[in-house]
Formats: sequence, C-alpha cells, structure tokens
Amino acid sequence: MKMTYTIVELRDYLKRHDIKPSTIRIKVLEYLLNNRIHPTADDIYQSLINDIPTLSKTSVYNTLELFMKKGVVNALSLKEKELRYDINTYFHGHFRCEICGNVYDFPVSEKIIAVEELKGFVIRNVDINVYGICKKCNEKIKNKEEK
Amino acid sequence: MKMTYTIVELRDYLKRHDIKPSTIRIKVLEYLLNNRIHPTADDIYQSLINDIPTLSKTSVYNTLELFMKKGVVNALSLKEKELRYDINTYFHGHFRCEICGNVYDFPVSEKIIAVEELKGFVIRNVDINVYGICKKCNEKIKNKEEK
DNA sequence: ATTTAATTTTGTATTAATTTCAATTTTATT
DNA sequence: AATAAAATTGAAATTAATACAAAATTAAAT
Repeated sequence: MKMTYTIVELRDYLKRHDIKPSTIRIKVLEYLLNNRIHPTADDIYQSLINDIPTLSKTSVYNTLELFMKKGVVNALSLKEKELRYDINTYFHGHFRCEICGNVYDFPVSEKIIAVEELKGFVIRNVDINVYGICKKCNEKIKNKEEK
Repeated sequence: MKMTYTIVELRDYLKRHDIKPSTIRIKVLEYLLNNRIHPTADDIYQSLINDIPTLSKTSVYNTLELFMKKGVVNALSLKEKELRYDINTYFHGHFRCEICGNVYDFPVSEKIIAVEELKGFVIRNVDINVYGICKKCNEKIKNKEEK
C-alpha cells in the first residue's frame, strides 16, 4: 500500500468530519484514501487484519456506517451481493466491467437531474451506475477474434 | 389488480421475447405490467400465492432471472436488501423516497454517458438512481412545520 | 495516579435475501 | 400411452449485514 498520508493528516481528516480518530478509523480511512478501488467491507477487513489481528468485521461495518453518516464515504450498490464504498464523494459516475469486475469513475454533469418531474423533490444523493465491458477487456476480446 | 391484458396478449409478449409462456410466467408478467411499482421478488410472490397456491419463491426468482436474460425486465439495486424489478426497459431514472419508500420514474437524456472517459467501453446498462424525499412526503413535512 | 464514566471494539448469534440442486410435476414429442 | 424435455417445487445452504451484550480501551473526574 502506498503511504501517502501521515497519521496527523489522517487524524485531522477525521476530526474535520466530526469523527473521533481511533486506530481502526484511521486505518480504514488510510486504506480508502490509498486504495481507490471502491472496496467492499470485506476487502477492507482482509487488508487490515494483518495490521490489527484482533480486528472484527463488525468494527469495519461500524466504521463505514459512521463514515457514511458523517459524509466521508458513499456506498455503491452495483447489483452485486456486497456494497462497495467510495471515499470520493464528489459527483461522478461509476462503470462496472462485467468481465474483470473493476469499477471505473467517470465525470457526469449534475444537470441531468434538473428535470420537471423532480420539482418539489428533495435530492439527497445521486448514483449513476453503468454496466458493460471496459476498454481493456474489450480490446482483449478483439485481439482474440483477430488471431 | 387491473385487468388490462388478455391471456393472448401476455402469451404473445413472452413469445416475442423468446420465452415459452407457462402459467407462472404469464402471471408474473401480468403482475409486472399491471403493477408498475418496481416490485421485489417477494412482492410478486405474495401477490400471486393466492392465485397459485403451490407457487414457490424459487419459481419467482427463476422467472425473473429468465425475464432479465431475455430483456423483459431490469433489476434495480436501490441500496436496499432486496432487488426490485422494472418492466419498463426504456431509458429512464429512478427516485426512491427515503420516507415512504416509493420509487418514481423520471426521464433522463441518454447523452449523459457520452463522455470521453467511456470511449472504447461497451455499455450494456445504465442506472440513474436518485435518493431523497418525494414531493408528497416533503409537502406533509412542510404542513406539519406550519401548524 | 486511581476510580469512574463514556466510548469503542469484539464475538457470537441472528436475520433474511438469494442460490443451489435434486426430486417432482407438468408439458411436449414420438 | 410411453418417453423425453422442460418447468416447478421445497428444503438446505450461502452469505452479507445487523443486533447486541460483554470486554476492552480511552477519557474525565476526583
């Protein structure tokens, strides 16, 4: 894992979001900031269990729940069994490749929800989820066909 | 339930989608066409169990799985435990009210995914999911505050 | 510093939607 | 009617997520 953030930075990040910085919370935050792969709770757990041998899954869930409430992460519901978590809370879309399973970010205009039919509706959250085959996997398929 | 479709129409609808029209499939299709509430598998099961007392949940899941494969329905993943199913396969967005739980449709331009970052990507499906408070629930809240 | 209170973390048990799969039933074919 | 193919059932398994009480840690108060 890349070590891009100091403990002080991580603590401050949490404090700014009104979260008391415990060891677990700092580690989960560090993982999310350094691994922008839209991980599942289990991804995070598996990665941290080496560092914190006493870590429980419940703690990971608790932490993510708190992070969501405080606006640190967003949950992604991508037609999979497991939820994924995204530390990038800026407005953007997600593309999940049906072959490799990777999730890509892409920019979207917020204007798309400025429609007559939603006047009077209070909008809290917008998810743009696209499913298909990513560029890499598509090129692999093309190469095979050409041989 | 509104009776808007004849058996012949339902059978033809399935046949056109390359699905052999069994009783269960006709009933599930009829329910989906007449109840455009984005139902869960359980909603469908609970509604049909009166008509077909021997119906099993597995059959509902099997039918929905087949319908998805054949492009009759789309599954909605709205950050709930259960998946919902939508017989309207035209491009549109979904708004789920966090208070009443209702899911509303709204129009979206397909252009939103015409971005540079997705060039070379094969797009199979697009979900636009919006979360918040619907007009009705919002007006109720406003009225309470005014009293 | 020690006691007390508050918070966080853990671990086990539970929940519930979905899946698996073999057995049964129904439908279609010869 | 017999046989083959397809659809349906029901029970068991799976598994992500939740609930919650006990344990551990941290913070506050004396």
